[in-house]
Amino acid sequence: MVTTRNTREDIVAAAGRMFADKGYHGTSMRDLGRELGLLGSSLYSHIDSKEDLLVEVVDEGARLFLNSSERAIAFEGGAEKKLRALIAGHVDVVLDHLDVVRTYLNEARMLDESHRTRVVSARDEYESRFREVIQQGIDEGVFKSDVDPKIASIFILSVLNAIERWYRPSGSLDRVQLVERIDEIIRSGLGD
Amino acid sequence: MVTTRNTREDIVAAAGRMFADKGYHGTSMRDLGRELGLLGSSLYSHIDSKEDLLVEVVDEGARLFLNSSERAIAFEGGAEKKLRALIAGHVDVVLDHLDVVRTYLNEARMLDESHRTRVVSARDEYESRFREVIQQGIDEGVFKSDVDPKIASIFILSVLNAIERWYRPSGSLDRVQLVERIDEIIRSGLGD
DNA sequence: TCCCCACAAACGAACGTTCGTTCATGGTAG
DNA sequence: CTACCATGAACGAACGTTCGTTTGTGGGGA
Repeated sequence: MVTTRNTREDIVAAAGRMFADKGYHGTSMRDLGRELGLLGSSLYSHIDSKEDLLVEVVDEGARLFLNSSERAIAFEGGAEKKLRALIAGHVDVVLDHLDVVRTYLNEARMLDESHRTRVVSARDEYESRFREVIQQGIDEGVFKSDVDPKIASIFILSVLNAIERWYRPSGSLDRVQLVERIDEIIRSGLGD
Repeated sequence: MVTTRNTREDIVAAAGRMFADKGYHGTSMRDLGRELGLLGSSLYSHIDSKEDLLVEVVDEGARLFLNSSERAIAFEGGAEKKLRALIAGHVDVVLDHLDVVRTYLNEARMLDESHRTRVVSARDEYESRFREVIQQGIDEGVFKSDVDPKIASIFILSVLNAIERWYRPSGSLDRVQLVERIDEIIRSGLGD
């Protein structure tokens, strides 16, 4: 018995994969069915609509990042350690859930307004965790006092979110080295 | 006489706008026609296919960045000045051609393989301009010798390409300040 | 100056296909 | 036996595109 039935989670996972690759509007329900060895119509035994799938994948992305940031902030130590934990956590989320993250970053804007608004809020909250830790570092005197936490967090997240676009696990950088490189340039940018 | 007829360029420009907003697959020819006060079918008096529009917009994006980088490299002065010119040029392209750039960055992957390959080559060439200037800076002794030009250029372009995602001209940063902030953090990251 | 023609641009119907989704039906695992 | 799940036909809408036709405009000959 090699074949197992498909669960709802299988479908959400496959949707994440295909939305990441072809985009939400570039993926049809028949495409998605084929990926799972089903007809497109069969998916409706498990879900109510295509958009529900996007909502689910994008929400998972938001949740992963927020959870990661909570663990990082609870970290013992000063702002420098916390920021490093935020960065390492972000990299882990990106590399461990690449499809979800790509869909979260690139396809969330295809959601209707109410869902999109919720996602934007989650993203703002996540970014504010970076801002707060940077501000904390300034207050502690470990980061330069003329750093703008808002701009700095935007730049840091720019680098972190772009990983999805270029990083290949088969390349010459493993994930520890990747975090190291990012932490390096960020500390030299913030450091006093 | 308030109404003018639409030219092919009007259509390409509107396509850039709509592809940037809704994505290539999220934009129908009827949507695009409506934007111009036309029926979808009327567009075919000017163009041969929807994909041609995407090719045209994306190619324009590639060309804008390559041209900008050529002007920057021809700049008098050392690597530090050239890198600054590359950065300022990139920011100018992003802010002056936001729709084209967003389509170039986010929708190029929807092209068929042959067109996509060409775009990837152009992107690689553009990135190599950054790599070379950074290497030059290392050779000149103005950048730290342990900097990896490949990684550094990826990080720099991550920040530059993300501008499209957050920058609003109505915000508190004007473009000169934006370039200044980016140049600042990058020099502190590369500087000896 | 006027007319008329040529031409590009836009129309609107229609084509074949694909879209997301529904539904009655059949099979299979527990 | 009974849920559950997958099927495959079918739906109406929307897709990209084609086609024959109409519209408006600018230029050249009478």
